[in-house]
Parts: sequence; C-alpha cells; structure tokens
Amino acid sequence: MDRDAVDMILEQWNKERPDLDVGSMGVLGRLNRASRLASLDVQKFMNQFGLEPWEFDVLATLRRSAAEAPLTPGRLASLTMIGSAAMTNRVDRLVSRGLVHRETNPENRRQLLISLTPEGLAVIDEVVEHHVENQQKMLEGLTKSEREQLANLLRKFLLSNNDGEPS
Amino acid sequence: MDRDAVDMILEQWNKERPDLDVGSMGVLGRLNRASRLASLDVQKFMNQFGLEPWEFDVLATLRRSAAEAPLTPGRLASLTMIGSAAMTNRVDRLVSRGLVHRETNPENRRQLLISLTPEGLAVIDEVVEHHVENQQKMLEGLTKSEREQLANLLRKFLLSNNDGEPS
DNA sequence: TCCATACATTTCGATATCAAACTATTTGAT
DNA sequence: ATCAAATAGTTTGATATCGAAATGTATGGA
Repeated sequence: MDRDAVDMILEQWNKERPDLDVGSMGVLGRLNRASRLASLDVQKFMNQFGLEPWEFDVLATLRRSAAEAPLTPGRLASLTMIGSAAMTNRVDRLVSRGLVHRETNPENRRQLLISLTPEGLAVIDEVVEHHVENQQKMLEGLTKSEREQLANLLRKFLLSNNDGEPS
Repeated sequence: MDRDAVDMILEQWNKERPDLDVGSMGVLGRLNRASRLASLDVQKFMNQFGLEPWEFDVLATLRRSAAEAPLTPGRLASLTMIGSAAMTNRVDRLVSRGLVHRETNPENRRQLLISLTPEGLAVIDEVVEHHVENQQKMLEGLTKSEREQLANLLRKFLLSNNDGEPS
C-alpha cells in the first residue's frame, strides 16, 4: 500500500513528539481530507449542470421526501444540517430560479411549505441520476466489498457518536 | 448492526427512485456526516482551550514542520488547504495574539517567514496532547482493528482520487 | 375575550472564506 | 544593464454561514 499525505504528517509528529499516540489522527485526518476531496468533486460536477451543491442538496431533500412533502423551511434546514437563517436565503434563490414553490400553510400560518415546481422536479430527477454515476466513479478505486466495509465502519462511527438522526 | 440516518435516506431514495443504485451514496453520505460530526466535536473541544480550530490548524502545522520551519504564508496556506488571502487574515490574528512571528525573509524579500513564538509553542505543545486524547475518545466505538481498517480504506480512497500531497 | 407564552421564520450583525486585482520583489532573456 | 514575466503576499469586493434579536402567528388558561 502506497503512502498518502496523512502518513507524512504522522511521521512528522512522530519525529517531533514521539510521546504522542497519533493513530487516531490518522483516521480522523483522512476522514477530513476524504470528505473535502469528495465535496470538491461534487462541486465541480454540479457546476457542469449549472447547480451549486447547496441547490442540489435542497432539491434532493425535497425529492426524496416526496412521501412527506411539502416540507417547512425549518425541517429542510435540519435535514440539510444548516441553520434556519441560511435556509431562508437558499429558498429565496431557488424560488427566484423557479425551482421551488414557497406558500404559507393554510392550516398553520406560522409555517411555510416548500415544494418542488415541475421545473425543479425535472432538474433533480435528471441530475441525481448523473450524480450517483459520478459517485460510483469516485469509489472505483475500492472493490465492492471494500466499499461495503467502509460504509459499515462509518455507520458504526456515526452511531457510536450519536449522529443526530433527523427527528 | 443498527440503522443510521443515511440508511433512512437511502430507503427514501429506493422508494422514490428504485431505478437508481445508491450504494455509493451510502459511502459518501456517511463520509460527509462523519467528517462534519468530528469537526463539530473538535470545535467544541478547542473552544475549551480558548482556540478556534483554524488557530489550532496553523499552530499544529508549524509545530510538526519544525524540521523545515519557518514556513511562508503560501506554504502554510497550501498545507492547511485554504487560499492565501485567508492565510493573511489568520496570520494577522495569530500575530496579534502573540502566538506566531511574521518577518520578511532577508534572502528573498518577497517572502515572509512565519514561526511560533515561545508562547505559541507552549500552547500547541499543551493542546495537541489533549487533542489526540480527545480524538481517541471519538474513536472508542471502534476496535483497534476496525480503526486500522478504516484508516486503510480511507487512504486507498484518497490515493485513488489523487489527493494532492503537499508538494 | 384577552394576554402570556410558545413557535416558525426572517432580519441583522459579525465572521471566514474565495477569486481577482494590486503591490513589491526577483528572475531571466536579450 | 534593462525590462518583461513570474512569484509572493496583501487588499478588495462578494458570498454564505451562524447566533441572536425581531416579527408575525397560534395556543391555552383565566
């Protein structure tokens, strides 16, 4: 197995601070870098479709939640793990692009209901297809069995650290 | 094995778009969530020491690079994976906190050399010790063997996607 | 009915980032 | 030696985010 950037960092620490056990840093450092790398790839990919990653995020969340849609801004915010203030901004722009609808809930006028327009539905249904293909390409360096191992280890990590499931 | 938030998302996709193979989304989605979770933990941890994560990042990079220090802002920026403009800002504030030194390189006056002050050295040497302990806690849910597997799988992912090693 | 309280969302102020423009210095070709 | 191109860092302007305060709406008890 070849060495990566994190191996070098750990080696530097071992030279400077041999008293530290940096094994965990090897895991969490790579977790960070891998996530960043994947995000950059997604960014480049989405831009080819004229979308920002956050736009894809919102549209995809609405699309896959069709069974419980329409969603409120608050629920959308918690599902996409951003604050409600940021979601106001996102919805604003998606509305002005004609991809989502924002209407007050007649049954509770404190709430707004956000739903995909026909245009938004068409966009997300098209893009998500290419998106999963692109994700498969990103993981081509791993065998099917390795991908499953990785998913299982990450799931275990998430569960053991109380990853907040969307309530 | 218990189910996590990503399992639910994949299930939603399977209901709405059974034609899509979302296996890879299971890997990359968890990668994102895990990285985010770890970052939030680090943020909370660092705040207990009166540091922001970005401050720790810069100090740690300088500390572990002692053999090749002092570093220029540009090199620091590339090692910490941010733009040079952001590094100008970071160094400004670390200087004003008295944790690093900024001086022009007499041998090439285009460059600046950034180095830890004695105070900065004391801070990072203290904090990094607790930091690795905290990281170990985060990974307590995995066995030693699982942690190694995870590191190896992530390394393979990084290498197969040309993770830019710091030149 | 009225009002205090709770809730959902938006607005505001502050922060950190990036890309592009700008300044200063060095290098290299003539 | 001179000047154009390359390099290093900073400044500027725009963007997205967050937490806290503000706005508007609903609920429940007196």
